[in-house]
Order: sequence, then structure tokens, then C-alpha cells
Amino acid sequence: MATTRGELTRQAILDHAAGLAAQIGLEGLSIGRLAEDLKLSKSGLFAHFKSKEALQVQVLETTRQQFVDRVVKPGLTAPRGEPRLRALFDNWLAWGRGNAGGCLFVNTAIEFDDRPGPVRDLLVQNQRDWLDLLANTVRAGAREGHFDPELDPDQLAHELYGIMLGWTHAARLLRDPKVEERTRFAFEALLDRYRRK
Amino acid sequence: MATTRGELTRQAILDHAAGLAAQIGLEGLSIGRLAEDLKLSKSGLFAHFKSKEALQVQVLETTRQQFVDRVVKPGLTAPRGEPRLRALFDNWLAWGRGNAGGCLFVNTAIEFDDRPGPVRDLLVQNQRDWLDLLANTVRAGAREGHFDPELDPDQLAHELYGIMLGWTHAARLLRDPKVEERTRFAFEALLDRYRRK
DNA sequence: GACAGATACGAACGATCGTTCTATTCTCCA
DNA sequence: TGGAGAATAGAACGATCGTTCGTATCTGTC
Repeated sequence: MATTRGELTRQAILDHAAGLAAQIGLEGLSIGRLAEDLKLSKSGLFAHFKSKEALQVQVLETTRQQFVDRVVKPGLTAPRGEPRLRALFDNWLAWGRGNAGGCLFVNTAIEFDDRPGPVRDLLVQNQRDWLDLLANTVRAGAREGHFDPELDPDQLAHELYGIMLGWTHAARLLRDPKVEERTRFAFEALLDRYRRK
Repeated sequence: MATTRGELTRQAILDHAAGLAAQIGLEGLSIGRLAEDLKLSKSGLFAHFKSKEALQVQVLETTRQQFVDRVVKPGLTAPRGEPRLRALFDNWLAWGRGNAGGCLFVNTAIEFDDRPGPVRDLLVQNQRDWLDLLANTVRAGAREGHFDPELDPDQLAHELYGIMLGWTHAARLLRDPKVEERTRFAFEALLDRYRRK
């Protein structure tokens, strides 16, 4: 992976674009705006991607990598089962709080749920991977004796994602000061339902 | 309320725009596209609203009225307390399923959580009203003996909204065939936690 | 130090955006 | 029936969109 000059600017573009996209949407990204922000010419910037759609895809891929680095990998260092599920959840909350526009995947999920194409496809894959990771963590938790092995791990993952979406809504739109407390409460109640009795 | 000619076309515009906005977003709405769809001139259509932002606000108001008619009002005919909460929830699911682009409020919530202005303000008000309605229904349910009066109705409303958002994500992005069943399961589990023991 | 390829620029393309005019056409009441 | 005012149309505005093309500058190699 030779870090040539073009590769450096490409990454700089993608980093900036990823931050911007979380705030104004992947569709709201514009080549001109990006070029101006980064003091490049429109055509010079465009040449790195050949199309806006390719830029959008690469922005998603960049963000996915950041997500893995900041949420998934540190989460996997926690002991498997419930502690790992808690770590993943905590990291996700920190991720949502830490990004200026919130979680790009959550935003893009709604932006593209009606727009077929490679962006949507990639997004679906990312979300499935994340839900599968959560569900598998629950499965391991059942083997460890943390969770009731009779209950459906995919259902837990689905509900957990709903809690995260609820956090997004209350934190970012409503600016609810109790959002943290409400989210934790919901999380604990969910775990409790799935705990081995 | 004199139903003049201009008022008729205005409503026709708003009805079409509301459907379109749910699919491509409030920001994605364009005067030219609307004019073409409705066989009007751009300027003729524009004259009804004087600005795109005013159009967006009125689209939200139109949708709010539809929401009241199709979700809230029929819900209020159910007996107060738990039955009413169930009716509201069922109607909301039907509303989400019935609209081509999903729930406009959910979509716009994410589109505008970073964009200050009258559209965002109106949206916040709508969402607060809806959450308050849910919470008040729970409060009434506690008085009826359906729910535990020690538990926080606003928390239940918040979690209920998270379940709805989870439905949106699984149904519209992931096209999860089990979304209905998962959503119902989560809803029942939530009610169970809040039931008077 | 010259050459080759990668990288960036500037100008321009047609299309569309929201918005502003002026000029029609319609509607309805005196 | 004529005239006032509402409703729509048409043309044009400056701006921005994604994209293309030809040209210049840089970078690293022989």
C-alpha cells in the first residue's frame, strides 16, 4: 500500500467528506463545496473519484473503517458475552456523541432506504454486519451463561438497535437532557429480559 | 373557509409534495419537479408559497393533519389506558406501512436535526406533541390500573418511539421479513415491564 | 537532468436550482 | 357585462450542480 501523493489527498478528501456527510447527508455532499473547503479545484478533486456515486461509496467505506477502529475493535477486547455487549454499546454511544452530525450510517439509512444502487447496497451490508456482530455477541453470552439460551439473539440485536435509534432521535433532534439516562435505563431493562433467570 | 380555486391547487400541490417528500426528503423537493408533476408552471406554483422554506413548513403541516386524522383521532376512540396505547401503536404502524416513503416525520427528523430554522422548530414541536400524547396515555393507563404508577410514562414513550424507529430501519432499509413480528414482540415486552404486577 | 506518468488546474458544458419580473388568463361580484 | 383581483404562465436572473476536456505542474526514475 504505497502512500503516494494522490492517495494522501484522496484520504484528506474522504475524511473531510465523511464529517460533512454526517451533517448534510451523502446526497447533500457537493464536489464544489468539498473543493472549496480543501482548497482544490473542482476538477482536480473530481478526478480522484470519477463520479459522485463513487465518492459516496468511498465515504461510506472510510466511515466503516473508522467505525471498526473506534467501536468494534475496542469492543472486542472486552471479555466475551455480556461485558463485550456492554462495551460495544458504550462505544457506539460515544461514537454517536463524538461525530458532529451523529452516526453517518443512521442518517444514510433513512436517506437511501428509497434509493436503489450501490450506496444503498453497501449500507445494507454494513448494517447487517453490525446487527450480526451484536447477535453473535449475545449468542456467546448465552454460552457463557449470561443470557437465556432459549431467547432469540437477533431479536435482542434488533431491539438494541432501536434503543440506539431512540438515542439519536432524543439527543440530536429533541436535545433531550435526559437522553443518556433514558438510553441506559432502556439498555439495562433489555439485558434484564434476556438474562438467565 | 372559502374553498377558492387557488386553495384547491395549493392543497393539490401540498398533497403531492407530502408524498414525494417522504421519499426524497424535504430538502430534495424541488419546485421544478413539483410543477412538472402537477402540470403547472414553476412560477405559478411558486407564487403559492413565496419561498421553498414556506413550502416545506406547509408540507409538514399537511402531513401533521393527515397524521392526526389517520393515527391520533382513531386512536382516541379506543378506551383510555392500555387499549388506547395499543390502538395508537397499531395506527402508527399502519401509517408507516401505508406511506410510500415511510413516515415523513421520522425522515425529516434526521434530515433537519442539524439545520436550525422554522422547519426544524415545527418538527420538534410535532415530535414533542406525539411523545406527550403517548406519555399521557400511559398516565391514564396507570390511573386505570393497567400500568405501574411508580414507573415513568415519559420513559415508556421514549422507548416506544425507539421501537417505532427500529421498525422503520428494519422494514424500510433492511426489508426484514420478520420486522412485524419483532416489532410486536418488543412492544409486548415493553408493556409487560410497565404492567401493574 | 530529461522523460513519463501521476496529479492538479481552469474553463466550459448543459442541466437544474430558487427566485423575480411582467404579462396573460381566469373568476366572481357590482 | 364589465372591471377588479386572484391565479397562472413565460421568460429570464445568477448560482450551483456533476461532468468533460485540454493543459499545466509536479514527482519519481533512468
